[in-house]
Amino acid sequence: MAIRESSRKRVTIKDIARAAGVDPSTVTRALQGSERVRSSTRERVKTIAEEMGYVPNMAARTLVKRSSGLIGLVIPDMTNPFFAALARGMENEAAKHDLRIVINDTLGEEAAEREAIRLFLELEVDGLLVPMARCPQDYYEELQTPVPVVHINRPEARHHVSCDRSLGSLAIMQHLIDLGHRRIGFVRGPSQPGIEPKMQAYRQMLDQHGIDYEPDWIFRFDGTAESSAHTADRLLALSPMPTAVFAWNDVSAIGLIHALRERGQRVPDDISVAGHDNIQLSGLVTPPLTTVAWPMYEIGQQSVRSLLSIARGNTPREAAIPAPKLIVRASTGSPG
Amino acid sequence: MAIRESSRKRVTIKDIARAAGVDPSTVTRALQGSERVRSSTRERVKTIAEEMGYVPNMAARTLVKRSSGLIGLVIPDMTNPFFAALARGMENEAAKHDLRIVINDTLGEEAAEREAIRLFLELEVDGLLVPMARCPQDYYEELQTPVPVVHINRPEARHHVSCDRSLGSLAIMQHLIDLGHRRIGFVRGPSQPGIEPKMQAYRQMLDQHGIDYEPDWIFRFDGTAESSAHTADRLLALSPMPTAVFAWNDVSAIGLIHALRERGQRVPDDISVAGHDNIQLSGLVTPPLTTVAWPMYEIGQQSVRSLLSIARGNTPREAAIPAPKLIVRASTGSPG
DNA sequence: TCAGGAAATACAAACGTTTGTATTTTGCGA
DNA sequence: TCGCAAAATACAAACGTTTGTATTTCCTGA
Repeated sequence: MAIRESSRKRVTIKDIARAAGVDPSTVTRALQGSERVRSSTRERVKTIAEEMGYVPNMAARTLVKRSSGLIGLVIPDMTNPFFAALARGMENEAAKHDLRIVINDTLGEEAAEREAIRLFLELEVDGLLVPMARCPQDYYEELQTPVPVVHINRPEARHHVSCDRSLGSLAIMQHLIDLGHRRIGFVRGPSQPGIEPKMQAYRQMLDQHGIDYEPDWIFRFDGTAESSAHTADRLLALSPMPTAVFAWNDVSAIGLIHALRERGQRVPDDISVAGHDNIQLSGLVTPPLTTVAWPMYEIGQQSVRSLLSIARGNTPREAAIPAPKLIVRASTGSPG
Repeated sequence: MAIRESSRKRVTIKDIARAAGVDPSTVTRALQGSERVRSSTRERVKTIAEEMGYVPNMAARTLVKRSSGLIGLVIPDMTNPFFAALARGMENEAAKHDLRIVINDTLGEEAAEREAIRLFLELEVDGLLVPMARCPQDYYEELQTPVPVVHINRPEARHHVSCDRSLGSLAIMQHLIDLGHRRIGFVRGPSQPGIEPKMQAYRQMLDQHGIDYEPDWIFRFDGTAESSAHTADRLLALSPMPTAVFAWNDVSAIGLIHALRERGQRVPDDISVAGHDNIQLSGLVTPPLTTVAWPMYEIGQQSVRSLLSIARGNTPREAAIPAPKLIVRASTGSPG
């Protein structure tokens, strides 16, 4: 159901033309700063437009130019600071090219993601940015969008900017192993795209150091305090107990630390815990969390650059994404 | 700089018309499910459109209907889970009315906010939703938008949905006072719209219980670990020390707790700390945080409803916003 | 003073829909 | 079978820009 029309009529280029005593085409050109119109006319038109409070009608412009100057960003979960930083990097880079970012949140639901894509296509966006898509890759292949799509963190996609997420996990695992840990647990979240590389890196590092992989050392966390508690209980029931835990994200790490401390464990003296993401709070909790930070802002910028070069028909050169940064704080230490 | 045109031409209503052997006007009506076209034709057109992969051109539609079916949401800070919940409530309610939400993040900057408003106006949105606007109210008054604007948490605005934020603070203060605290500090953040009511409620409750207001009991937090540390140091230097602290948001509360514990203080035995917002982590830290939760999702829904009724020319009935909920966890207790 | 060309401006068509009105088709009763 | 109203469809204009082309205006040099 549409909302009723606006009350006061908007001023159009024609109104300006009439007021300035020129043709509408001259007005557009003046407003665009075209050299084709005399500078005096140009200025006059501009001030008149300003005075009259002219707001360009994007629908009309998009219609004729067949390009909206918009880039659609499909975000799975706004809550995740990860995506916020990503979005900012994108906005920053887009602004440099006179493009704007429009965001649609999908709550991580596949149906909502398709809806978002559809909306953006209707809006005639100039490109699509899709971090951690929920829809299977096949969907995008078949879609045949008339505009370029750049995926973030989907290496199997035709165009993508991806951080090799195993790198972060490798760094964390290396850190723990360097500290002398050999029995290292892993807290995983719900099955989300992106969890697999982390798991693999975990196992790979165990392998490399001749440590047997124990299915018992894998725990699931669903975001609740109960879940943290349950993980801690299971952890304490193991013997020998792991001396360190790598949690797939900071929230789960912080939750686990709390549950462990509640049960009398000292972190890191009795058990080390490391996270992943470096959220704002990870430096503010007790103990401050060892974690790994991704340059999401840069990745956001890079994906817009890729989008643009694809749009220009070039194959985007391989993205130079800075490596993740290990941030060692007080939640990890040598095994007691 | 615009991106070059799409490679494959998009299917238009005319193409469908040609394929179906009818007039374009019949196609639109068929697609809209109008009764004016025979049901057999309607179905035929619809399947043809489907087969041809028709995607409506919103620019064209918006141009003639003078309404885009979009609602612009100007978000100051995507990172804040508060706004995420708000946005979801809005999306949910908007979907019921066949409207879609488009988001623009402003990083809390005034200039970006104006830019966002401008973008949305160009996009010919049907309404504007502005939570915690940065731009002064005057700006919006003068703006004279052709579409309704609903502010969230700006009681001085003409149309707004606001939770009386003093209510949450009152609840927290009441809780602390009920526990027996008389010396209560306050941690405030940067000067943001919304901080004032909390401060006022703080002072009001002190007043009501005959407690003198001490400027020394007000601390500033800027989001960094150093800031937490500094606050803790100042707190410990006071004598007598406050027995409780009310922090304006959970992040600052959690940061402060960490700094206090680092300095050997026990929370809540030596000092109680309460927050505000109930972020996901507040139940997962040590100790779990006493805080207050706002029904942001409902507020989001309500603001879309208000927007719609304004658009229809009605004065929106006073919003029935559920009250905030005090969540008592382990970070507060009676003074030792 | 005038031709000629460049500069400035005007004209007109187009973009893809929607929608009010005109026209055609259909079905029905007499 | 015909006439008539209703149903179905076609026609055409409009939305506000942009842009290629045509026209006018201006200036320069002979």
